[in-house]
Amino acid sequence: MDPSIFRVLQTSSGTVERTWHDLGEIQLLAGLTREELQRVDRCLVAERRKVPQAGVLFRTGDRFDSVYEVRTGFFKTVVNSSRGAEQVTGFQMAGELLGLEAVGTRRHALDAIALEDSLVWALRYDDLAAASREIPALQEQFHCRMSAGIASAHATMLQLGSMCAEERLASFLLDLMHRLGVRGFSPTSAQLRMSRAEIGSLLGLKPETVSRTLSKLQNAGLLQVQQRTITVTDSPGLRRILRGMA
Amino acid sequence: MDPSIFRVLQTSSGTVERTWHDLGEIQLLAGLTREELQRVDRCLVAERRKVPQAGVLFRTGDRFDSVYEVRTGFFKTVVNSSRGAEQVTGFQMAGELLGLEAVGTRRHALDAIALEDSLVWALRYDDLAAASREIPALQEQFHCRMSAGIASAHATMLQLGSMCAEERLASFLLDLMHRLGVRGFSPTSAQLRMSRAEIGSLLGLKPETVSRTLSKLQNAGLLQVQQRTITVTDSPGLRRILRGMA
DNA sequence: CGCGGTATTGATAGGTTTCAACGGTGGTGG
DNA sequence: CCACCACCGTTGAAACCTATCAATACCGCG
Repeated sequence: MDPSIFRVLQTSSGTVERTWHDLGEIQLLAGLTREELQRVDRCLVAERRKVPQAGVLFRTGDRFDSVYEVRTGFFKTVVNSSRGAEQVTGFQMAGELLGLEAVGTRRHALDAIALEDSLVWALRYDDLAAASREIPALQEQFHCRMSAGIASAHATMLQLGSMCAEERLASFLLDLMHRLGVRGFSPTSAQLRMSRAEIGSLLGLKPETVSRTLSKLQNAGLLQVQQRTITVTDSPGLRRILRGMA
Repeated sequence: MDPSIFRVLQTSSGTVERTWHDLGEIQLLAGLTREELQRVDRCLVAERRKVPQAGVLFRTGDRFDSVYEVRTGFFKTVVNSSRGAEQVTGFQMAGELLGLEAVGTRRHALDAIALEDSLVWALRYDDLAAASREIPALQEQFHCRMSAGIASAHATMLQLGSMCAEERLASFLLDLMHRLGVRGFSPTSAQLRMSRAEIGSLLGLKPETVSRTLSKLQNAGLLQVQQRTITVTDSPGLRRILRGMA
């Protein structure tokens, strides 16, 4: 291996040595060949960053220069209304990107806050854009991610606009469990990282309603709730709620 | 001018002659130099398409191959829930893009329906991707549009999740009037292309509630309603509602 | 001119929020 | 190590906003 492709990086927590090999960890670069990864490494500044629980990755109005891929941990994104109100617009876990909403304006349009101690990759957008001009597979990946961000936002709109509390919770839990399952965690049982208030905010409900609705679903035998531990015991039943066949 | 760059195109309504000059009409190509436009014309299939009122541009599940830029007219996008319910997720007018939600999956995830006789540019995605690898300005434009799509979806979530009916209408009208104003139409008076039901669907309200709320805003002296003609008479007043200082 | 879809308005019902009290949990400091 | 405190979650009762149901009015169109 050519030693010239080793890099010493200045990060917020000191200097780290890195090679193109490490970039293979980045989901956004999945599908790239070894050669492409090496090429990317030459032009893309990808910095590891640590965000403690309740820490801010970026805040509304911050200058945008990087997109972030979650390595480990859990984030929420929050939009702030002109009055004080906050609205959670999503939860992000390993492999998911943060900051895509800001590419157009070069200013972040929401807050990204860690719900547990987390690690992210910070990828300089300008480098990313340049690299994706060179490497079609990267361009495709990047476009897919933005596209997926749009599609999932529209799905959330559907939740918010035309579902009752029970349906919103069912749909939220199915989505969450699915995403956990894909990442190798149990698709039926999870330790929630967010409060009832945060779930409620995403779903357009008050914390009390979330609590009540979870109790109702529990009494219906669809899941078990113990504080922040949720176990889905009848996911077909949850799906049935979504199809209106409760 | 080099005559070789003239093109004869097969469109749904016959053959049309087109030159790189026509491409200058496309907002997505704004900011490109003459030379870049000529280059784009050589590799990008951009087809004009007509969509009559109530016509379908694409439907959920359709194969994705092009993104569409509205030339004239007015569209709505609709997501369908697993039960029959429909949710309008946005209205699109001249210069805005449709189909971006499908880049990732190559399948459309929503319906795009014309609310009046409309014209669109159909831009082959593969060509667009190739061209944006060649032309950084195009890449930037395209990324901006996707990014804006994400940001605006999050803004709609805020409406749906944490605003009352009056605030949702105020915010909707301000946004609509602003977008019309940018396009050279009156920013205070508009002929709505969509029904109360469609507005309601976007805002998570029933048509009756939309109607009632419009009447309330009218009685408050903020606007005037005559069927689908709406005139905003006090837009600071509307803004005040958004800031909770009604 | 009359029809059909759309908009308005009223009365009532229903789901969610609000207000409030209580219980549980985790963290901190004595 | 335990006690205390603050925060989060649960549950209840009443209020509120929006949905629903229904009747009427309005416009566009054939």
